[in-house]
Amino acid sequence: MNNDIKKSFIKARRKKIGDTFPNLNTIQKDAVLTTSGPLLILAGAGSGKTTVLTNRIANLIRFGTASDSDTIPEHISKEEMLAFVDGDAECSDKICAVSPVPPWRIIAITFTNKAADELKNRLQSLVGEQAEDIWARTFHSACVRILRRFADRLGYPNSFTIYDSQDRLSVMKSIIRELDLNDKTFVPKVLLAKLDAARDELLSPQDFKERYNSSGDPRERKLCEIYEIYADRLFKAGAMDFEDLLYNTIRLFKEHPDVLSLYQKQFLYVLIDEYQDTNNLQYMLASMLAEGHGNICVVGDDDQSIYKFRGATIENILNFENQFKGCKTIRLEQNYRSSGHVLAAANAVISNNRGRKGKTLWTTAEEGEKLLHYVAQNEDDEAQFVANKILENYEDGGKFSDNAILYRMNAQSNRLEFAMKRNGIPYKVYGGTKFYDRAEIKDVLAYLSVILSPADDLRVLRIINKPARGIGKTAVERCVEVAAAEGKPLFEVLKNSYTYDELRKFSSKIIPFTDMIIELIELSATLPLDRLFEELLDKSGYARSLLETNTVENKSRYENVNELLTNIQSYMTNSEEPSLFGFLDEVALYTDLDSYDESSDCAVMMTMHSAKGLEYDNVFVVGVEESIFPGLASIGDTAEMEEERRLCYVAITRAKKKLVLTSARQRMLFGRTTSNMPSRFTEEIPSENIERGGYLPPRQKIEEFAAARSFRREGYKGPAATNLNASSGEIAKYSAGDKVVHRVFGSGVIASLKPVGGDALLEIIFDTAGKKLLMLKTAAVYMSKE
DNA sequence: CGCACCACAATTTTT
DNA sequence: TTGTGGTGCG
Repeated sequence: MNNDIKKSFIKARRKKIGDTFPNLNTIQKDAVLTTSGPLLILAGAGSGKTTVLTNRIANLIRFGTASDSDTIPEHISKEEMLAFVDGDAECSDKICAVSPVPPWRIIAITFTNKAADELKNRLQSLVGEQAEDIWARTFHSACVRILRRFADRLGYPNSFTIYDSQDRLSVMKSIIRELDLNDKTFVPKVLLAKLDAARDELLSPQDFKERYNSSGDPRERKLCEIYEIYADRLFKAGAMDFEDLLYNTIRLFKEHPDVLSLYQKQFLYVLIDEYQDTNNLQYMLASMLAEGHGNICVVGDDDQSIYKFRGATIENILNFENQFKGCKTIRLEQNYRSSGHVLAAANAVISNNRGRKGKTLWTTAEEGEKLLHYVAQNEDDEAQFVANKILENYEDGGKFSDNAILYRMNAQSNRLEFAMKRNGIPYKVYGGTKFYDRAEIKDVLAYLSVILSPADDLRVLRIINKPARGIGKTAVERCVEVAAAEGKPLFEVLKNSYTYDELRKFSSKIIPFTDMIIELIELSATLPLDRLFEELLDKSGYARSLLETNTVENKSRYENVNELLTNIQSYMTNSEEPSLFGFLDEVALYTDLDSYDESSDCAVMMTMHSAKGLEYDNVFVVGVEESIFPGLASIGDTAEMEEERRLCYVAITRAKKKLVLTSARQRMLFGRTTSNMPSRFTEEIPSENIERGGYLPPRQKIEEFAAARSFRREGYKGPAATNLNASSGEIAKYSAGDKVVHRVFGSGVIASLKPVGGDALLEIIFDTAGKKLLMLKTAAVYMSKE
């Protein structure tokens, strides 16, 4: 009897807690009320994933595990239970809460600052000021926060600086120069990507050496050396690049279990957004943190994985269920964003991909307008067409800011900009030169970095003669040589330059510089940040140098520097404990999209990649042509093509009401006139959902083209065309012990094969990539038998 | 030391 | 076509 009361109490409790989230649908509610253990939320585009994430956190904070636990707090009497079950009282914290979770024990990780801010804002409105204590951060800023506390355990100063992609590029270039290597064979960017890949596999320079130093390829052996020097240089400079932030956090956790256990104990709940875009390190970070209490919730959409080229492994989301045992999976498939036609088009396009979890979005929204595919004569016609449509939308009472133009590459934005200008349409381009990438901003920020960390040679070199103070190239070279010979930071040598015979003659120029820096360092201890910055501009002579020569460029540079001052001041008012490195952290982890301003009424232009997570009433996707979108490099490569298609899916699902795709019969690209067929993606949209107009190539030509394409595919490719629906046959094809070649991981041997509900889990030992767990249906697309 | 000129390359880029 | 980066000269 007693048990019956308890049971009905527990049931009523879940129901009533659910009722406190009246705006959620049943499935969303299920996700919100699931509090314990691993949870995978497959959230289609526009399905309200941020709502689910934030409400789930709100539920944890208010009711703890009550919604799906059997626990009944002892202080609740039988009478209270009965009254609760029968009555229509709302659930009070006293009756319904079971160990509510303190906000600081929840970590919610996103990829962009923008997403983190949105999360914070929405949490703020749900749970009030408690939201402040939730760790709602990006991967990188979470790592920074941890490392600011414990970097010394790895031998770094806790005041380490962060190198951005430009910084690391110049480090790499100087290494290549010093090793006397050819930058055609050793392309700096490629090398950096390789170092990222190495660290993604958690390989230290030593590990890397062990693996590749015996390699027959001399370039690989050289790479070992380069990695070692690169790592050493950053370490000595007390600097970390973006990848280091993740890599070192993992290392910290591995080498110092006490630190790991501190955070494991702290974080009762770990939530990860955009899980499909995580790389191996991010996966490790998430799972290490979650190991403490086993409560990990990831949200993602395998169909929106578009960052493979940056190291994201779609396998993370595809394998989540295998990696976290007892995982519950919830699919959010109801779309609240787009009209029926838009959604149908998105579904149709993405269904051409093989390696997916499989999801079909649906909506109760109206059909809306059919999509439009317009084939322009050339890129100017295309741009003008878009401009006209935007004006039409505006005249219909919309705002300019309801319109977004998306393209595959930034180079495409130019003609569109002209068209906007010509037609008097206010617009903004995202992803151009970022504020913090401007030279003058980097200069003054370098001063701030040096104040904080004078051992940062790279930054010292940047400012040593900016503005010109007579320290010439030879002087700098000599000093660098001495510093290298002495094994000391450059700044140390500069400071004592008069003690070195070979440097004495430069000393008269150098000492005023070092004195100035030392003075600024002293000032930094007492002055507030904005005052320090003003002193810096003055004492360094930087401001003066900009004002001296009165050119348009210098004027805008001066304005930019002043804007930075404004940024510093707003940082100071927004931060609880403003500090120099707090500000520099924020700047280092800042991206262009963060300055995204919705308030001004401008049409926006950006790449499809940058558009992820955003939505607009009217979306224009331009340059929808073979060899632009899909790009040339992806044609003939199934995996790449699927990524392009996912990008297309992302682009389509940005639209709430109207979607226009455009292609041009002829276009000037890179100074050459080319003519491309309309993209295959336009053909993948059913005719009932799309209107086709403009200078379409004759139907016959399109068919011929498609036929030629598929012929080529049949001709070139073996296993990629396998039909995955014939899964049993697919499974039969492989067995343990088979040698396979994987497009991404290279060759390997199947160690085991376990059938799992119509699919199979493969364990493959790859020669270079090590052991991987892969789902057969997915892997088969990328893999063939040797 | 700074500027001008030429060669070169050009997916996408959450931090 | 456009932007960038390296080189060489004034």
